[in-house]
Amino acid sequence: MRKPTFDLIATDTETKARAGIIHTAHGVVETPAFMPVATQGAIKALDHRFARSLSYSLLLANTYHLYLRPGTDVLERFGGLHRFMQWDRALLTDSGGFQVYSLGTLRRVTDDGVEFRSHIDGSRHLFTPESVVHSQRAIGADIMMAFDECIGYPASREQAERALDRSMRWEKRCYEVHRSVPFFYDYPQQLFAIIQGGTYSDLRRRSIEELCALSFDGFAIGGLAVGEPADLMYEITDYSTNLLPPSQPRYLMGVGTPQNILRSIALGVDLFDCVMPTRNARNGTLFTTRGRLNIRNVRFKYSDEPIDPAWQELGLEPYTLGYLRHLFVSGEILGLTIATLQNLAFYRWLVRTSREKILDGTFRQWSQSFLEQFYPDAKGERSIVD
RNA sequence: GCGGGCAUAGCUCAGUUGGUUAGAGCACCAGAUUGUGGCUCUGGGGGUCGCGGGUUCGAGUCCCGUUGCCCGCC
Repeated sequence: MRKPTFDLIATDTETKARAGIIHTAHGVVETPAFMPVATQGAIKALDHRFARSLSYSLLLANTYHLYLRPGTDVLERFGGLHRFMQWDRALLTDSGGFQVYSLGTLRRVTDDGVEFRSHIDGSRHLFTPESVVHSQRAIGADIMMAFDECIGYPASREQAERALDRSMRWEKRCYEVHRSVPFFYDYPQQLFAIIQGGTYSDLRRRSIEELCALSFDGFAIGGLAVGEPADLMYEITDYSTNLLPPSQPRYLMGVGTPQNILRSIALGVDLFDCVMPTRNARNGTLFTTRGRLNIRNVRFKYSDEPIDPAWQELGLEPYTLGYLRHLFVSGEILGLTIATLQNLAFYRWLVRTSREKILDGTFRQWSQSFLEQFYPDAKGERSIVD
């Protein structure tokens, strides 16, 4: 029997928000948590030491990318991704299911797995549930994700059901391989399942019931943030967390904006990842404790204000808006770094503060007023609870 | 002084044998970005075509003058 990998510390009384701890072979992760995306074993534009100094304890890397380059044989030779990239805290790898989905025409899905062509050199490859688990074992991920088939929005019920059937079969195969093999390195690795079913609640229910029958270490809610309206995303998330066992961590994949995250925390989600803070940083969009801004805007040209008034609390340097704008306009690489640092510091602050507020019972009030004040609703999103 | 060339958007330039509201790239301004192939993608503002005459139904395009810059030659 595996020992529990998740401790539920507290549950909010006004919302479904939770505070917990995920135990991994490379340290603990306090939840709610956000994972910076380090697809190829690197947070774009940032030295890992900054992720460490911002006290991030879990990064997301990607099986698809690492398999193609440098190749899992290389990672195996180096003793796993942790050693390869010199990161001694936890790593989670996405299985490649989503990448295969976003590859579009370069792929062919069969019952056995997915045939696809490399976006790098066009070469042909096959991913199966077994091969994907093997790759993630060689990468050495503390948390591995089951291989699923992600579909877009909108999708017909037939499409959603077919993808779900396949995902369930694939995930069971992942589980079987995982539980039948010894440690790849000298530490245990966990396997999370991914719930599918599109926007159809009965399919979501079926997905959860089938997956809960097996002893996965955690559950991800997949197939969301693929173009559906925000309200629908919350609805499916709400429905899913109602059915998921409280004793397991819930990971909402690919989400999201600060609004999305606070609202999903209120629905009982523990873990998030999203490219938004890092990708948007590189395109000049900053997330701060006072709201969102585009650093290229001319209104910042003469601003000698710090990028974020809470820079000290965030553990940042007081670089000014005017300076950062200059770096962006000039195409200086440092601009990408400072912007990425700001956004990741903010996201870290967002989930850390959420945790504190859950623990002292003021989460609902705090999150409501923070959103109203600095991240007012866009695109018709509704109130965080009810 | 003589000869030649060039003047079109902030910059570098395209503009057919004269023919609708003069274009591009860059720059500028704004927006997007949700399990990251792609410092990416979308939009927008901006020119009395050096100036003054002339020819013509019509001139950025042809003619004359003029100003400025560039290149040769004395």
